[in-house]
Amino acid sequence: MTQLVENRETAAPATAGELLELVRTGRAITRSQLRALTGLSRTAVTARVSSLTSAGLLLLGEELASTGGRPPGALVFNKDAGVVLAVAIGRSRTQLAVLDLDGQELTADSRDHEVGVGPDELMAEIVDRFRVLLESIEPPVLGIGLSLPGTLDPARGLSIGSPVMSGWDGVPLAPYFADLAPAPLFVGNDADVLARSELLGGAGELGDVLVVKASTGLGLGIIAGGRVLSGHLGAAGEIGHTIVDAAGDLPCRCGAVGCLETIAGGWSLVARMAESGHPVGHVRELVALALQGDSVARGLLRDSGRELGQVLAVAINLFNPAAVVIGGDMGAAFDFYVAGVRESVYRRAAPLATRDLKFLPSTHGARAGVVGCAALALDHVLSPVAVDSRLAGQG
Amino acid sequence: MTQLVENRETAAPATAGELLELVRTGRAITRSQLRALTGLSRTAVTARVSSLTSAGLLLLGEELASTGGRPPGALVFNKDAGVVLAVAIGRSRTQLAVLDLDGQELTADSRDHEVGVGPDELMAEIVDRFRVLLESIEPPVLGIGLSLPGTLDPARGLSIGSPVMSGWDGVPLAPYFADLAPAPLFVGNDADVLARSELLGGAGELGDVLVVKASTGLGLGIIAGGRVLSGHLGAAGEIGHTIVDAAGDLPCRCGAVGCLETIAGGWSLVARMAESGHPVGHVRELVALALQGDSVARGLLRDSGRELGQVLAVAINLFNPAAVVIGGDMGAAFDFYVAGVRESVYRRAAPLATRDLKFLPSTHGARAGVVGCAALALDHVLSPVAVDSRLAGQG
DNA sequence: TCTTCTTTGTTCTTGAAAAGACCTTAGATA
DNA sequence: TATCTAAGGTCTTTTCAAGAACAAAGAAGA
Repeated sequence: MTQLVENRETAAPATAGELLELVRTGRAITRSQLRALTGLSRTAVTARVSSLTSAGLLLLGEELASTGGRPPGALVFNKDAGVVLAVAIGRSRTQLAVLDLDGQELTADSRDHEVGVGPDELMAEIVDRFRVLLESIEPPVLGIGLSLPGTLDPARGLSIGSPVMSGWDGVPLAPYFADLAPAPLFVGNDADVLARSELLGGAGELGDVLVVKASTGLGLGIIAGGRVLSGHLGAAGEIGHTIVDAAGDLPCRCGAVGCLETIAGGWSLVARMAESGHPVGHVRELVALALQGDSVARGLLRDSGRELGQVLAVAINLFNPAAVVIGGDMGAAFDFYVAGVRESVYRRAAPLATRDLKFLPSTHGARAGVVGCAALALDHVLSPVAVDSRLAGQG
Repeated sequence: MTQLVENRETAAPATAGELLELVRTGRAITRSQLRALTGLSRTAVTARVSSLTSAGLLLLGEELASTGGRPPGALVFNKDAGVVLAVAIGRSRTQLAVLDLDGQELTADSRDHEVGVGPDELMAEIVDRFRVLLESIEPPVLGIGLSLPGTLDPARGLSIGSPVMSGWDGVPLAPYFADLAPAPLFVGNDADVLARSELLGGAGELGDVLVVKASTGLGLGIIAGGRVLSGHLGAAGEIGHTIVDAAGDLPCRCGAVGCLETIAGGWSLVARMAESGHPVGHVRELVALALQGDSVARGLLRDSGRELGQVLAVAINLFNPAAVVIGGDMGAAFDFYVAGVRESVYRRAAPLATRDLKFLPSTHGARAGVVGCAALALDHVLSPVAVDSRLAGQG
């Protein structure tokens, strides 16, 4: 007879961690708003807020404008109550950063390395660099976020299938950080982490979004209902190794033939650029040439976008996302790339699925990797359950 | 340093509704097991269980075998504490059923109708038939589940885009049931509902599954992390209207050209069957012929599976599901159909995505539609929050 | 066979925590 | 200036769950 609508904020009495989340995501800035959102009594809100302020997670800010009576005091999230470390490991480059609890970079570093470098060597250097970065940082390290290309096991904190990073599969990564900081490590796939960078701060408001990572390889991060999908074996989003007719028998770096990457991946564009007499060392150089006006580079990017769009159209029909975010190195040439993507998507996807569909550039551009790693760590470290257990632990 | 693993059953103290769910899904049958699973004290468990028993939702069953001391009394979910009504509306046929809280059919009915019948006429008849079915039923109606082909708005309880059911878009359906029973109505897409029928009882244990509805049209229900995905506009899973090269310029019933349905949908197989001199009235007849050994019908089903598999392969790469369930009318000829699907999928999907991948027939076969509608209603009606609020309301 | 142990389930006491009443603060409005 | 309204703090009451004590009922061992 009536529709059952599940619109209450929380089923159980809201905990301190949940109140922090409401403040952190901007849904509440006064105690009264917390009261209205949670249904808690004033005394309960007061008690939780004071436990959060005494733990340093909340600060009492300015007095706000009165709404007819005593003006409320603003509650502000203390973004400097801690930091997170972020490491985005790529095939040939690794980005590092220390970020505050809002996901703002405090210090950063990066390192180019040999393709095929092993975990012992690279991780040791990463830890050394973090030691330097942390010298001028006071707040405690609350978490570490790390991304790798390939399939990962987040529960065990290791790679379980990466054709790009040979020698990393099965190696637990947490021990490398043991002496650096007593903080938990969270690992994620590079495309998933890119997707998380788009979610940062929005707290899942985006809903359903596909995030393309178009770099040397092609990956897809899937956000459904505000959550990142990982699939049965953690291999969701493996868009680059879909077999497409246009790729014919071209051999892929994964060992198969006819993968989308062989005609649309960054590595194949670099190879084709060389064939046409314009050798470049990395996709990033190709993108730079395109931005400078090089017509060959622009054509290749557009072609790649077109091929990607063919597969993306199926993904759009499946997920009915609100937006498609284009990130990765090729995302830097957004206009050229998205033109090709759009062309295919609108031709092949269902009208209802493309109605209202937005194509957006990556919010954090070249920094999206580390920002996403930070978001991965922050999602866990600032989650209500984690906050509550930390409050309980500290008394 | 250490991995954060979120393995506790519930963040907040477990409510009566959560205890009921543990019993209902078979994870606990004694009070002690509830204690172990929730961390609640014996007194708290006792209090909640007695409120559930006095509400009639739990029954005290047999004494179980002793484990060294006093033998525990079994807790059994009272599947007869209420019933749900299920209506699966199809293009030309509607199935109705009354089911207990375990999803077992008590009584059922079905009705063939004209393609294009309007909501006023059909819903009136449905309600009339339910009135008859309910005559011999004592337990109260707790919820009503209804499915329609096309895109629905679950919050408002109406269709928002169905090319198959013309005249239904924008018509609120709850009012039709107002006089029948004071129970909430829940509406869902036919493919999503099919997916829910697979989840029934398992409580999301399946994890990540794709459920194909291969009937007159082609639909896909997506289960990710035990939850049904619906997408931004509720249009997720629109697999049938993906443009595929093999379809060329064939016109689709949706108005576009080149949709997958034009070569693999049930309606196109029926048309092709007629072209080859074997006219049939419905896909179900074609499937029946295939099961009787008709080679033309078998060939058409296999071709359809093959074409579907091409698109499904992309979906499998994207989702990395643990299993693909094949339901709908064509799913009744599982062996012939899945042979074609398998062929394409293993050729086009990535090895990691197809490793461990299972193809399963629909658990509930021809009854899956109504069972899924019941599952939709039961998911809401038996959810912890709904149970708790009902307990609170009744005192 | 009888005692003791173990596990289950209930009742009573105790303690923690949240709700609500009451009070103070402080700007808006007449 | 007086009064109203809203925000925030303090005290009391109520609720609810944990823990202790106790009863029940079978298992294990003397």
